[in-house]
Amino acid sequence: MSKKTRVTIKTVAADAGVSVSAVSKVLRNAYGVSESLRENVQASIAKLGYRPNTAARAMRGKTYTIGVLVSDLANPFVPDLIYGIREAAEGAGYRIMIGVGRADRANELDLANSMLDQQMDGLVLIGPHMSADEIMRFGVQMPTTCVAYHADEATSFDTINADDVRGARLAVDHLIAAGHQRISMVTLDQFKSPENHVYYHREQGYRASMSAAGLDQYIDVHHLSDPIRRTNDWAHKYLQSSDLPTAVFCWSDLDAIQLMSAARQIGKDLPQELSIVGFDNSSVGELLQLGLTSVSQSALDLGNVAAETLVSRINGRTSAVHTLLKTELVARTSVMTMTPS
Amino acid sequence: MSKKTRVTIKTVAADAGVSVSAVSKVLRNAYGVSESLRENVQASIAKLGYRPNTAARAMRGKTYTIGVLVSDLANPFVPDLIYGIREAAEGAGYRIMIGVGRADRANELDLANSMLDQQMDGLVLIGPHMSADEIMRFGVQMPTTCVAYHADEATSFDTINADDVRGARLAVDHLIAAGHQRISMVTLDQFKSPENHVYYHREQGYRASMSAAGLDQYIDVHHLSDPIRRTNDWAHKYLQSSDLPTAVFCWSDLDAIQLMSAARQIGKDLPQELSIVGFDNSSVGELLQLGLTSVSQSALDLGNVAAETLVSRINGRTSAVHTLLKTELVARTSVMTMTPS
DNA sequence: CGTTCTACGTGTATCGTTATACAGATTGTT
DNA sequence: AACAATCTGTATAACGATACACGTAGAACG
Repeated sequence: MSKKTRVTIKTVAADAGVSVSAVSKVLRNAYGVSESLRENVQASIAKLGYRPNTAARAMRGKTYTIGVLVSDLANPFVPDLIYGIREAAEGAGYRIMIGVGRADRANELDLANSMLDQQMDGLVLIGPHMSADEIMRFGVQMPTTCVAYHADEATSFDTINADDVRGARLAVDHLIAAGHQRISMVTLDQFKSPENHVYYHREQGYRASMSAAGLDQYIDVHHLSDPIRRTNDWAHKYLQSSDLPTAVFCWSDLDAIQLMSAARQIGKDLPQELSIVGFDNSSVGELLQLGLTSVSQSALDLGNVAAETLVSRINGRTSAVHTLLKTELVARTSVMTMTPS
Repeated sequence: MSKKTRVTIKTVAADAGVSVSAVSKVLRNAYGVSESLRENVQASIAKLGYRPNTAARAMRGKTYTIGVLVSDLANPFVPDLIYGIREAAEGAGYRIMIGVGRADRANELDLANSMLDQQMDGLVLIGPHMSADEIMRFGVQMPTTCVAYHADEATSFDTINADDVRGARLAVDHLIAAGHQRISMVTLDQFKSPENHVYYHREQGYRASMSAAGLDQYIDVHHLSDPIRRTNDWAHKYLQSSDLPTAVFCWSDLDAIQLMSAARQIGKDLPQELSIVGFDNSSVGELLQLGLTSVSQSALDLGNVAAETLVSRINGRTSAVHTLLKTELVARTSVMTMTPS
């Protein structure tokens, strides 16, 4: 751990034969340096391989670092989102640093605080489990943007979401247009402040479309508790039941894929016996070539917009922005068109 | 961004009616504080909700932060690994911070440097694309541990791996025991310094087992270039060829799953027409209920050991440690037992 | 030709924390 | 009673950068 050789701004200044302040000015592109001095200093920087110490920077200025708080890394949607955030962040001169939570409030709060302690310039929260009030308190202390979290009324932070209601309506309307009436929905358990969660909004969309088509009597929502592990067991049981609907709309591809797998496994003929639509149009879905019809929300776009929004707030915007991005139906082969009987 | 309300060590000192140094001593559990003063200060800390500024700490002491550098977030193996690292790190009082690379040398180098700049206490590299020499240079500057990267001879950093050679042998021997002879392997393109990559070691295992069984004539390795996107196309083409082997060993579940999907899609009868074994025993594989036989390397364990190893180095160990973890075959239904003809 | 600008550099206080040196109070030893 | 030893708390100098207030020199101006 030889620290003796660490190159600091002082080393550079000495090497270039100028003051520390001058080097700092060059680093920050500040006003008041001649072209020759700048070149001189930059040559020294390159020669010595100097890199400014972020920790020291953090004490007076900015860190040029954006914290990204993720609670569920296992969701295949998240990596794409992160790539999107990084892309836009780097374009604006920021790097990102990811913290992984445990999908519980306390832990997320702690992590977000720790990012505050590290003097990050801003924070992106992905599908946080905190309440809007808690996030509000954060937003006052540092620029904050949430993705996959609905809070239209929040003033101290921004939100970027896919238009989940409309996305769900696209999915359900697609099924209705294909002649389905008995359409069920699979979604997650909503323990607390459901209105913030994306799946709540998707359920609203489902209900709206069903009602609009006069299918209230067929509204049937299944709430799963464990997002990952339980779906398979549930699917097997569910598929055995005697009064299956003709179509199922799943809040996420992850569940839709498991439902499809389970159906195939017990010998169901898809999509003849059951039509399925997912949400996310995730890359895993495509990878598996299952032909899953899904609602596409571009994770890359969401990430891009989130980063841009955050940067604009870092740069001084104080009014909140709440953006909904367009969703789109990607029709594949998992939906069967009913012949009118 | 009202900074006015930020509680610092000064605020605490004032509130408790003691000096800043006294508070610092309490924070660090340093020698020279009376029980009463300690309690007094701790009360103030709790009352004010004070949290030490990590950035400021970084300038003199440690940050209690471990950087984790990931190049491919899309690989479903990575999240589990990260959870493992976090678990052990938190147990030792460290938090982790994740940086996402772009799977190219330059970008990774840059990221690792940026973690250095942030004065992190140590670094875990997951499947880095840098050369052992480059990592060696890092290891001199800060405690470094690599996961999924073989470099037995490295002195300035540690490596934690599954026993890839033995794991591959388990897989291939399993196929041989089931009566297969024409066994092919699917792996990745090895552009540079292959001996560091896990898939190179798995290929060595494959070759060793084939040779040991006198099946040299059937050795047949397919190198794919793009880990994610191309596999599907390749699989479709491959499955049409006239002289398919009876079994395929895939370097990773990700490819095995795609191969299975493609085979099903074109109507192949599995496992009768083709036996498939993967590697990783990834959760996605289980999720899809494909019955994929796979070699299990516990990502959680790997992460745990990696974090423990790193912490021990942070605490002063200077000699390098290179650990191989046990692999295990998880037999499911994707392998067909040949009846001797 | 003296005064005012402007451009360029430097000196220095400062951020929040840690670590060392030291001062004062208390206790112990002979 | 004098002196040493210990214990408790404070003052202060870093750490590596930034940002502000200046000083200086040459140019521009009337």
